[in-house]
Amino acid sequence: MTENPLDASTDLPGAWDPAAEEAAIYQRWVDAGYFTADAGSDKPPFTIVLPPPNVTGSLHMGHALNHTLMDLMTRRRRMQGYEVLWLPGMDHAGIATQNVVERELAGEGLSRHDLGRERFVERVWSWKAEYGGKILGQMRRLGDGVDWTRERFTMDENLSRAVRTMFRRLYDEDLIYRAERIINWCPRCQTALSDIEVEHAEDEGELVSIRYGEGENAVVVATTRAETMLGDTAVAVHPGDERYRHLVGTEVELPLTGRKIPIVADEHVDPTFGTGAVKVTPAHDPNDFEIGRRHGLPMPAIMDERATITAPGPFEGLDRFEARPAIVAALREQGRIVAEKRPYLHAVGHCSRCDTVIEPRLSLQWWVRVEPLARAAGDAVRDGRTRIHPPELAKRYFDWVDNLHDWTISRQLWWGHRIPVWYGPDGEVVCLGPDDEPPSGDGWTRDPDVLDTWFSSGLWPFSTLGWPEASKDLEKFYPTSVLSTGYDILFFWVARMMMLGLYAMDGAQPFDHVYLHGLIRDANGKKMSKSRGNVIDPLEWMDRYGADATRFTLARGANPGADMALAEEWAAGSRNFCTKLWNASRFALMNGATVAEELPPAGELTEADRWILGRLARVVSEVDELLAAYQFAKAVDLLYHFTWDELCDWYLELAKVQFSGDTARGTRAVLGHVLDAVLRLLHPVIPFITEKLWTALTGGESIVIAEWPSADASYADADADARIADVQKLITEVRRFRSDQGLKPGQRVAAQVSGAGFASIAGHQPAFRTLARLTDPGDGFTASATVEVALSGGMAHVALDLSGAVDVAAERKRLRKDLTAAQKELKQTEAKLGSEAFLAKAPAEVVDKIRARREVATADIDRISARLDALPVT
RNA sequence: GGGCGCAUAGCUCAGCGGAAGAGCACUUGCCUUACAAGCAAGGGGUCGCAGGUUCGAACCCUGCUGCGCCCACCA
Repeated sequence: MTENPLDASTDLPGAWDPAAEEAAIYQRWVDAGYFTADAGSDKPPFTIVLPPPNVTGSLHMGHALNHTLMDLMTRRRRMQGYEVLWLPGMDHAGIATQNVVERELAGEGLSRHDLGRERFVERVWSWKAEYGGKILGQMRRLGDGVDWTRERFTMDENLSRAVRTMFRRLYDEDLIYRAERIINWCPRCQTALSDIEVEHAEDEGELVSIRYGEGENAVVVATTRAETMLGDTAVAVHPGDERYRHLVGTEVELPLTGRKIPIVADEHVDPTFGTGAVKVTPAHDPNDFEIGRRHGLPMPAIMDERATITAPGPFEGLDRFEARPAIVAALREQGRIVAEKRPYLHAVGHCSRCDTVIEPRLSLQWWVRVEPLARAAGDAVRDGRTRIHPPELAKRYFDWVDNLHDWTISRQLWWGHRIPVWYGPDGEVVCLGPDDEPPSGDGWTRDPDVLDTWFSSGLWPFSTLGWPEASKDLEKFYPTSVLSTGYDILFFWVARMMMLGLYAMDGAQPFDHVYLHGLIRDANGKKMSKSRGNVIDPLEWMDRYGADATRFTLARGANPGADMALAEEWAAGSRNFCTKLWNASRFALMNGATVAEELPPAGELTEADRWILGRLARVVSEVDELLAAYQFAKAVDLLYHFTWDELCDWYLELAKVQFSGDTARGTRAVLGHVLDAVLRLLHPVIPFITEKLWTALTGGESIVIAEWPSADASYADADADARIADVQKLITEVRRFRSDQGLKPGQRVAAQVSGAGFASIAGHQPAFRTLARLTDPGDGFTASATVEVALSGGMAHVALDLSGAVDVAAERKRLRKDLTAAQKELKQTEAKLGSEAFLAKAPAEVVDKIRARREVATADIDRISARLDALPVT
């Protein structure tokens, strides 16, 4: 590559260097206040609250995708004249953060109990100050146009007030209650978990069938959790089950314990499964708990919070997984094991944080009565106040929201919002609002538990805007416009925000639209995971290809609700696109492209000018339509092809010709105009490079505050479009011929053009000759080969002087290929037109189209055959 | 166990009733004065299988096969 002397005429260096420029550009935007929203503005609002990443989190590809899309939406709306608020922040992430800090303490040989509650919480805060929120810095790297003046944290004073206010309101309306029930207990985290914090996995276990009782009264029950038999207080059978009818009401002896337990009849039991008899452990199984409740059974707990057996006897003190084989062995010794199935695959719940097997456990916890809230959340989507994109996923939302169990919200942790309830010495229970004084006097204690992290995240769309105060932000920016997130968390987070938002805001939905993107996968479509070792770090891509290329790749793959596969080549391709845009801009600037208020009148422009302006107008309106439908991938792809294929490959090449002569002025104006629009259209996706190029091209302050292009169809000209299409076709056909003939690009060939089809585009002769690398026929011109091309106005004949050096074999090959294609076409069209049914039932325009195709094919066959016949034999 | 989705060029995916598309990869020729991170030309697909509806099906319906995801208190 040699230095181009023209470079001196532009301020742009020879190549775009993202590493050197991005950070400074971003800082300039922030300093200028472009991302700071004004609640007092008259502009219509456009609001997105960032799904708050965990304090412990760092940017992965899923974030990078979601952030790119949110940034795309907000940047575009800002350019369209909206008052945009994109609010950033973080989630305190109860269990996750507590685990991180506890692990750190463990490294010092300490547990949280060594510090005590207060000092431990202080320790978490200082951890947060030092290591938390790494992801916020990474967001700058990506270019996120968020309003840093409104950054929030779920444990901020204001947000904590919101939590306490909400708790109190729900409590007062009996939507929060305290009850002893079976909960999901993580013996490692030592806390209750909600259903969504439990992940089911197929585990290998052992199904053992145990005989309870003796002789005629014996029943056989099956279990995968033999250790729980120590807590059995009944055996249940289906009331209609003839096999056991005589036993209902009697008692059997529970092995190893000597206890007698009743046989009860309960509808829940499936008589077709196993032996049709079920052991009932009310304190350690949710179903058994319900059976126990219905039959008034005792509910002894036989394990403590570490899942250690507490039932007195030989197994006391054993861990549940030690007790299980020990108990099976003891039963076997007594001859009570009548069958064993191993391995036995069954679904087992695991803690989503630490993967420990969940132990269902009877426990006193706080709950949210979900039913009325969930109904409202479902209705908001059903009646269209909130729309889900893509709509297919709405069904999943309903499935979830319509089948919710009550929500366990208390957690036996220290890091989080403490439950605002005090218990008095005489059993009083007092729930305090944020401004209430704790009760005085002896014997009062505060509930030690904290709230589920998702309780505060559920308030995010309005707590961040100042709720419960009637703030200006809340008035201006609520309901938010779009919530963007992966479909994997549609249920637990979106549904919770819907429930709590509708409740707190008197029925106003927290967002008008929910956009759900897919998951990022590797190049082979596999889920990215650390264990597979196929994780791609967006920061590495940004280092290597720049933030713009990373964003472009992600946006280009973002089809609604569909997963996307990523490989490094994709990022390289996006980087190449940025380079292309860079060079096209340099070219424009070198040639004096200008951006003026007004373009010259159509009469002063060439057909190529009017063609590209018409194309631009259509692209603008198509991009608008696609983005309105959340079709990010298609919008970006359209811009990619318009920029590369049409603007660079065709218009720029045509412009080179137009720069000489009296068309130069118009060309400079049109090139500047189109490039300006393209940069603005691309800015939401690739903000950095477009900022650099646009300011260089226009001298404007910043593209961030430039206007979004509008579709100006006034230059659209169907005749110009048709003629440019003819020119393109003619050039391509000649190039094809040249390539077949093995002509080097540098080898110019004398040519003479004729034919009715050519007449209408004769004005494009200079462009045609330059792009097809042809010269004028000089003295002594001898046609030795002819290219024939069907154009809209008829045939064009290009006679070429190859000085007799025609490769006849190549020519024959090419003609034969064309002939085969034409023959196939003729066969297809004739088959259709020969069908009475087709002629009778197909719409007239379809029939006409097929007829036209048949005529073209017929003419092609005649023409190509004649040419083949005329070819000299070799 | 229930529900949903996907099977189209070597790979990743668009297209979803009227002539098979893109990116990457591949072949050939080019440093043609914006760009070799490029230009030009080209090869490559009985649209998973079997039926059905239709004048016409990659596209609609049914079944099958193979993947994937979500939900789940059958021991």
